[in-house]
Amino acid sequence: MREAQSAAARRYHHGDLRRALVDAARRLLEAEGPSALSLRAVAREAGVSPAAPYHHFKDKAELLDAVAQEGWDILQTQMSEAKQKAEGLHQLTALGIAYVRFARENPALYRVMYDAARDREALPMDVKERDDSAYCMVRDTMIEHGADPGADQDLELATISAWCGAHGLAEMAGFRQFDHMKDRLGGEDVFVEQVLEHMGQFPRRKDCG
Amino acid sequence: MREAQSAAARRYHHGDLRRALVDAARRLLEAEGPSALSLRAVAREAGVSPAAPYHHFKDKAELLDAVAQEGWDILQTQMSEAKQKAEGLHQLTALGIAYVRFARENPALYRVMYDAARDREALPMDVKERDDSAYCMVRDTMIEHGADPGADQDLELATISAWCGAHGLAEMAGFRQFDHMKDRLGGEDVFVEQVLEHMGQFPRRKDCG
DNA sequence: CTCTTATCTAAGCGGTGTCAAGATATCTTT
DNA sequence: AAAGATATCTTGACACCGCTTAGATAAGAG
Repeated sequence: MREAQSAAARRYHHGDLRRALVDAARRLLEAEGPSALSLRAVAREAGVSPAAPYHHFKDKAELLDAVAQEGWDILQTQMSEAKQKAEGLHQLTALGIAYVRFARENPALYRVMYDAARDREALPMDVKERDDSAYCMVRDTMIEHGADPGADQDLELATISAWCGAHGLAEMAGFRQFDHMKDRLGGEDVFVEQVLEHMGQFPRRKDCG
Repeated sequence: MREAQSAAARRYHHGDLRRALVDAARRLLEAEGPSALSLRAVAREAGVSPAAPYHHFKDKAELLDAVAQEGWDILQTQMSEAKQKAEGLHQLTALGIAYVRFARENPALYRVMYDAARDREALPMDVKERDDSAYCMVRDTMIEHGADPGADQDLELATISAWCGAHGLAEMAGFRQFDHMKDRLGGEDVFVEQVLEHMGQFPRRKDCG
């Protein structure tokens, strides 16, 4: 047995089992979905006994936290890249598109990320507090494109509402009820873009175009 | 044993075990949270054997679906009431406030509702398709207050973006990162209201008030 | 080379979702 | 009312789960 493992993985002392466990978890998550992500399955995938993970994580939640953290890191990277590629006013929308795209391309991972957040009733500090965090990136982009940095309260509220909109859309975008709309617009990507662009301007009135 | 049960519940043939199971599930959900909501615990709470539920529900997911459905019904009722109590332009915000309030007052139930939705990648038909559904209520309210009912596509996109914003806020509003903002504004209720009102108008620019 | 510590395994606890078989109550038909 | 059919519930079991304890083994320190 254990043919599939590297020499390092085969040893009694693994080398970096923590790393291997997180990788195994992400592999399982992608292949089988969140419901298949049991501690025992992860240990199996990594080729160790069911109790081994407890030497590296306090409990299952802590393993999932580590997986979630990697998800947030990737998301922040992709948002940053998207902003750099975009120009002018479109940068804000580009951030939203990158956010939703990540969620749609990694639905299981995104679910783990927010399951953890809901449990601890908070986003990871990396995401909300750090200067180069995704949240701050959204806020700063708003400032760069005309939001008043002096209007502290308004700015924060606007940032929150943007984040909420993106998260809501990330979860809704996969729902089948919107298939008709996606088809009409030419795919889910366009759908997402259109909803994001409508977010700053509903309800659109007859008298304002 | 079984002292706590009614005469109807005590009988071998229960009378309406299906009803009793859903009630038991909601009781457990409120008291212990979503993680305590096992089929066996529900059966225990209802005073029947662990296998009894299988005569009324195909599996655990189907029980949770029934619980979720009751949640959606309550939510729709509360949104409808909120709209009737409000006046003019404020009706749309009132719908959002009612939505988020429901989610914040029934966090476990709200979670069950969206867990089910995520699993089947769709909102219940009751919520999205029926003429008196919550979704249609939002759309109709937009029309009543000036949205162009002819602009089919815009109207649908605006409705979706509103729904996404409300859902996103419902999930974020409990996060501790926003405590500071809630305090500054005078409580979570005001916070929610303010974020909702910002949703139609970000990014707020220096040059437009 | 020994001792200590970190890491892993083995075995087991109580819990879970689910199913098959059997018991019991209600309904239907006569 | 009796008999058979059907719906409902229980018992017992299986495989899996998270987690703990105790013991085996490897790596590093002295």
